[in-house]
Amino acid sequence: MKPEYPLAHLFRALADPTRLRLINLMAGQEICVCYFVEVIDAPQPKISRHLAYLRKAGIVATRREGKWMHYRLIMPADSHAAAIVKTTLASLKQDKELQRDLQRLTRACCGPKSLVGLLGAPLPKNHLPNS
Amino acid sequence: MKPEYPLAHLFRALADPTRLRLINLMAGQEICVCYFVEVIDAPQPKISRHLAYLRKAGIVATRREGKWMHYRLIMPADSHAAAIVKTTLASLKQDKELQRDLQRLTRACCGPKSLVGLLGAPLPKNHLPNS
DNA sequence: AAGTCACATTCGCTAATACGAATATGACAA
DNA sequence: TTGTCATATTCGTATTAGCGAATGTGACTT
Repeated sequence: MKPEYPLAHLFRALADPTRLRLINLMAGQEICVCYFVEVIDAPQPKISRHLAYLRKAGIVATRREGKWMHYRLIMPADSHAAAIVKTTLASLKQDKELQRDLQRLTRACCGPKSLVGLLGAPLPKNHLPNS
Repeated sequence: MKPEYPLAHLFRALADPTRLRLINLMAGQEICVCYFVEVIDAPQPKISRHLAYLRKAGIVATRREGKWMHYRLIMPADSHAAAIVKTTLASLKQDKELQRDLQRLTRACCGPKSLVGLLGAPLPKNHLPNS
């Protein structure tokens, strides 16, 4: 991870499809790790590593609630970086596949019958990524 | 190079410090390769490879003029991608180090006495990256 | 305490990336 | 044609990123 220009770090964080899916799921909502695993349908360590990457890049924050960890987007302090994140979210929202991710998220946490193994898991809470 | 989401390609292209320097130098001007080599002060194959990367990523175009190759930025057709490139340019413009690059570019091509070895090289031409 | 659940980290391994050095290409000059 | 200049590509290698599998950790339950 070269430290040269701050934007380069952000771009590296955004340059992976799994991380883009995670970011898309966090748009507007604080999400529990278990839902990421359910929706993305990938091994839990893979999800956890990508979330750690995003955390080190400074674009997500965490909140612990007992056994559960919630992740949420945070806007970078730098205005240009923040603008890039916002534009990225807007672009992801238009992607068909990523829209399906959001549908699966709705089904997993708020649908008529939640998926097995997730009963009792904390629901996502709406939040506004600062500004 | 994973083909998943179009934005991921763009982010990979923008995730390298040398490529950010090249992009910064091309902001508003069509530039000859020899000036890149002079200003960045890196081996010519390195410059050439990064320019090829940007070309494959679809954010620069080339124009041949005899022995010289000119590179210029082109805005991606996708509006979100274009917005990201523009924000990136605005951010790079504020970086001290990258401002020095632009100063060296001015000295190399338009200063009182151009650097040795570049006499006769074609001057950059102003152009507007579409829209 | 021991067990379990949710999540994080470590350990090889493979694949992609970036690099310097050398070489190739394409355009012009003599 | 031969040579030279500007640029591109290839080659071998070092570094890095992403992955599955296994293991570690911290919080709650019993």
